[in-house]
Amino acid sequence: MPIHNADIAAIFEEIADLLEIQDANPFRVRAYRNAARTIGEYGREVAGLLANGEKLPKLPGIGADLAAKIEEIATTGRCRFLEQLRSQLPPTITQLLHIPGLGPKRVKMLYDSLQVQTLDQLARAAQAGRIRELPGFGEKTERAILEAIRAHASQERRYSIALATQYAEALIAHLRRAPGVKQAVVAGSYRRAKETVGDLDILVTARQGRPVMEHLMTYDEIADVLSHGDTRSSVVLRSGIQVDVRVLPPESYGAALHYFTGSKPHNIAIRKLGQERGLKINEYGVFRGDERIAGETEESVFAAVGLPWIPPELREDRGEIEAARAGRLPKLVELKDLRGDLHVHSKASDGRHGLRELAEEARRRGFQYLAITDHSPRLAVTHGLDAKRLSRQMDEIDRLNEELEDIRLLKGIEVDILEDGSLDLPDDVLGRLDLVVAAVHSHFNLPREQQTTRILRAMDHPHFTLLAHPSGREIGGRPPMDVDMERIIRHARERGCYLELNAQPERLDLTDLYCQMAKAEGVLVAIDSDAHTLLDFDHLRFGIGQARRGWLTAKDVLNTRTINTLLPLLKRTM
DNA sequence: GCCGTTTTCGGCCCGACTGTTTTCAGTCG
Repeated sequence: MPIHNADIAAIFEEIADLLEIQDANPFRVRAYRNAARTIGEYGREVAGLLANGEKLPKLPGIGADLAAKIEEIATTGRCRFLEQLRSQLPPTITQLLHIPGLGPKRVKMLYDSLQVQTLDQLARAAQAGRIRELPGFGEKTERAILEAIRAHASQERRYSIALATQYAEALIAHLRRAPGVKQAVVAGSYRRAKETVGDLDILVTARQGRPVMEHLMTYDEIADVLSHGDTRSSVVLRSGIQVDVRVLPPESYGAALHYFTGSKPHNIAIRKLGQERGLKINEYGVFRGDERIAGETEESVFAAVGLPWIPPELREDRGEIEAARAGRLPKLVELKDLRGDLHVHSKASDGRHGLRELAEEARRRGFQYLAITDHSPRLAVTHGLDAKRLSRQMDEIDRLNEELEDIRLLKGIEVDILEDGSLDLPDDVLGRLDLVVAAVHSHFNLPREQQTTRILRAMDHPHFTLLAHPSGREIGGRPPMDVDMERIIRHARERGCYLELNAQPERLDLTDLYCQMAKAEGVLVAIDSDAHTLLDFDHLRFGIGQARRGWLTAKDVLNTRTINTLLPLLKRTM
C-alpha cells in the first residue's frame, strides 16, 4: 500500500489528539498539528521521493524528531510512537473530540471516571444521567452532548463555495439592515476562496453590538442558536451551515477583517511578527502598550509589521509572508484578465445553447474568443460528436466567424481519453481543430501507474492541447483519480501542452497546490468554465479564486492571451 | 517538538461565550 502525504498527516493528527488527551505540553501538540498541515499540503509525495533515494527536504516546523517519524511512516507504513500511545489510550477515544463541547480535558474525565471510549458508550452514559454527576459537567452539558451525538451523522459537512455564496449574500443583506451597521462582510475561508467552507464568518462593524445581534436573531433562516452574546453569536441556518457573527467598532474594521479572514496559521505568524516588534495584535487593532497604532484598515495592520497588504487567497502561511517581506508577492490573476474560455459545450452534445447564442454571451462578457468543445462519441449519454458531425460543426463555425464581429469561435472538442490512452476520434479530424481538450470520463479507478501512463500517453498525441479537469474529482462526490500529478505536469512541459483549472464549483480541478506546481514548472493553466448553460460562465469567478490560491498571475494563465498570441500557443511544437 | 545575530533554554497568539462556578476552566474560533 503506497503511503500518501495525507496518511502521514492523519497519523500526526491522531498523535496530537492522543497527546492532548494525555494533557501533554500544548506546544508539543501544536508541533504535531503544524507538521500534519505542512506534510499534508506538501506538493510532492514524500514516500515516492524517499523511494527515489532523495532526502527529505528541510520543511518549516519539522525538526530531526518529526523528520525521522516521517521517514519511518513513509518507508514502513507504521509509527511506533503512535502504537505506543494507542496502547496507553483506546484509539477510538479521539472520535469523542469531534463532539462540539468536548475537548481533551472532558474526554479525559469521561474516560477516567466512566471508562467512556466510544460515541455509543458516550450516548449511553448521557442517557443514564451519569455525565451530569461529573465535576465540571451539568445537566445542560449532558443534554448538549446527547443532541450533538444525534446531529453527528449529518454534521461536519462542508459546503461548496457556490452554495456558501448564496447563503452568505442573503444573510449579509439582512445584516446590512440592522441599526447602526457600517460594514457587513464575509471573512474566513470564504474570503480566502477555499473550494469548500465549513462555516461562514461574518464581520459587522457598528458602535453598538447588541442591536445588531437582536436583528440577527430575527433572520427567518435561523434553525438554531448556538451562542448569543453582545459582540459574538453563532447560529445554524436551516440549510445546516453554521454562521459566526462578530460585531466590532468601525475603527477596528481592518484588524478584525484580517483576524477573521485567517487562516489561523497565517494569523499566528503575523501576530508573532508583531510580538517581535513589541506589538500586540488582536481583532481590535494593533497595540503598543495601551495605545492603538493601527487597525482601521487591513493595510495598516500589515504595515505595522513591515509588510505590504497580502491578498486573502494567499493567507495560508505557505510562504506569503516571506514573499511579502522580500517584495515578491505575485500580482494575482483577476477575472477581468480572462480574454476567452477554452472549454464550452453547445447543444450539439450536452449543452443547452446554440453556437450563435454562446458567441453572443461571450462577446457580452468581453471575451475575444470562445472554444466550442463538445463531447466525443464515447460519451454516448451526452450525444457526443462523431467525425462527421464534428466536421459539420467546424463548417458552421467557419460560417459564423465570417459573420460575427468582436468574437472568434475556436473549433475544438472535449475528446475522451480511452482506457489505453488513445483519443476517441481519428487523427485527421483532430488535426483540423484549433485545439483538442482531452479528458478522462471512464475507468476512474485504475491503479496509479496505469492511470498515470494512460494520461501521459494521451499527451504524447501530436494534437493534444489541454488536459481538462486533470484529477477527475467531484467535490463531495467522486474522489480524485490516483495519479502522479507531478509527472503529468512535467510531461505537459516536455510536450508543450497545458492543464485546465475547471471552474465548475464541484470540480475546481487543478487544486491550488498543483497550480503552484504547474507555475513552478512553467506549464500554463487554462481557467475554463466548462459551461453547459450561459449562467455557467459565472463560475469563472470560482476558478479565478482557486487560481489565486495557487499564486497564479495573468502571465501563468493561457486564456489571458489575446487571440493572436493564443493561436500559435495552441499549435504543438513537441 | 521546534527554534534561534538579543537566545542552545525558555519561550511558543489572543479573546468571547458557556456552564458551572462563586472567580474560572474549558472550549472554540
